[in-house]
Amino acid sequence: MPGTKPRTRIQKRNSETILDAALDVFSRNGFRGATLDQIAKDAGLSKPNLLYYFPSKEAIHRALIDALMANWLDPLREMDADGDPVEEIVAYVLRKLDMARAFPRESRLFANEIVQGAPNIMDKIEGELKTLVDEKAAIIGHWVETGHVREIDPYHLIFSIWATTQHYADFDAQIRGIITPVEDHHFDDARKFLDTMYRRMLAL
Amino acid sequence: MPGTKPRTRIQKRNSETILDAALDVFSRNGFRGATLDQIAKDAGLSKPNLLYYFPSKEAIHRALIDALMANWLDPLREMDADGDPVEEIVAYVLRKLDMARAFPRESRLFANEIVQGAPNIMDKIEGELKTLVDEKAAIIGHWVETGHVREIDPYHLIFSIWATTQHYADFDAQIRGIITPVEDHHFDDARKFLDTMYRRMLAL
DNA sequence: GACGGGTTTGACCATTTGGTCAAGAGAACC
DNA sequence: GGTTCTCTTGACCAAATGGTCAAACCCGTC
Repeated sequence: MPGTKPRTRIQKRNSETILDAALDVFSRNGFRGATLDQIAKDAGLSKPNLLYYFPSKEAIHRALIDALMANWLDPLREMDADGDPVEEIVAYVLRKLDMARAFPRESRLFANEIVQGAPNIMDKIEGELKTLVDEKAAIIGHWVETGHVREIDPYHLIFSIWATTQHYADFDAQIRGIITPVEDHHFDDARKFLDTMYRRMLAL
Repeated sequence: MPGTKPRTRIQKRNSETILDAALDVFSRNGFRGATLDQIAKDAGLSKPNLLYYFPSKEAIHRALIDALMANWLDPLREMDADGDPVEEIVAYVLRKLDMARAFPRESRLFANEIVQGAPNIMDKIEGELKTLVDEKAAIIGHWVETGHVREIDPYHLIFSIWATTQHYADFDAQIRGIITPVEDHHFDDARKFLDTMYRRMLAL
């Protein structure tokens, strides 16, 4: 078994192939619904070969979750207390939407994890995530108090941003069943819609 | 095997017990992640007994999905073209939120189904649901044209309503990790938040 | 209390699944 | 060319899983 960090080229290539295939399978079927056989098939490797690179199914899942959590909160982190309040919040919304567009599988992986009660990341939610949200909610609260944005509950504002942006990745199948978009172009309409929506909600 | 409609009291009681347990298991684990053993255990019945009432795992799932779809669109159907535009839309939002609060498991069952590409309900999405949404989007579009609500994309407005309301059921675990609410009281805050948000977005 | 239906279950089965292992195939350095 | 370490896989295993079946158990009716 190779260590946690890929050392050779082959290890690097195969680890990436496996994680990419696993992301497909886990994000579509959830942890319990995913099978090593399916991941191996998608990756073009034999099942024992998978287990040469990762010690178990859970290890693959954990690797994906860890990689996801490393970047998932970046858009919110970038929100700057010293910037223009409405512009900062709207920019955050659009960054989050861009992420849903660029990484829909990651969004669905996260959604699956939360829907199932967040068994593997509750510690991160109650730790890192809560800390960050508390901090940013305080900033928004301050913007409200100083009259830079209209009166609003900062926590539910953040929840609404998560909901409306991730929805385009997580509920993609439903959206495509209703508006039958050409490729990703509906994301541009979503962008315009969310921009308008949050400006109206927040601007004085 | 009893027919599709329960005939005796025992059939009625046990069918309901099974479906209730199955809703728990399917909504938490998705179709592939759910097991008959788990459903049987939760229902307090033996596995062969489950299969006396339903011919297969898939049949149980289908029964749940069918029951869900029968009521899922009711809140939107009630939106009245002849009512006050802003009030109609806001009332729809609140009905949808109440549904998420009252039926979180159903919401998660639906979410699981969509995240997995809607394999069993794509026909209903492209049929019944699309028809209804097209109809209601036309009404909202008309309200926009006649100046009763501010300029907005009706389809994305509806998507945002689904996203923000179902989020409180589907991402419950995350929300509780961040705001640690007492019971369901955060739904009251959500109600106030969404009421404000949609009024600001739509009212002239 | 015997009858006949609906109801329940222990034992069983084939398949799938996560995971192991030993042996073989490659690559790389000497 | 040989040696050593990395990589790959066919064969295998135990447990879990969806599903079957015959026998037994209720339970109301005659």
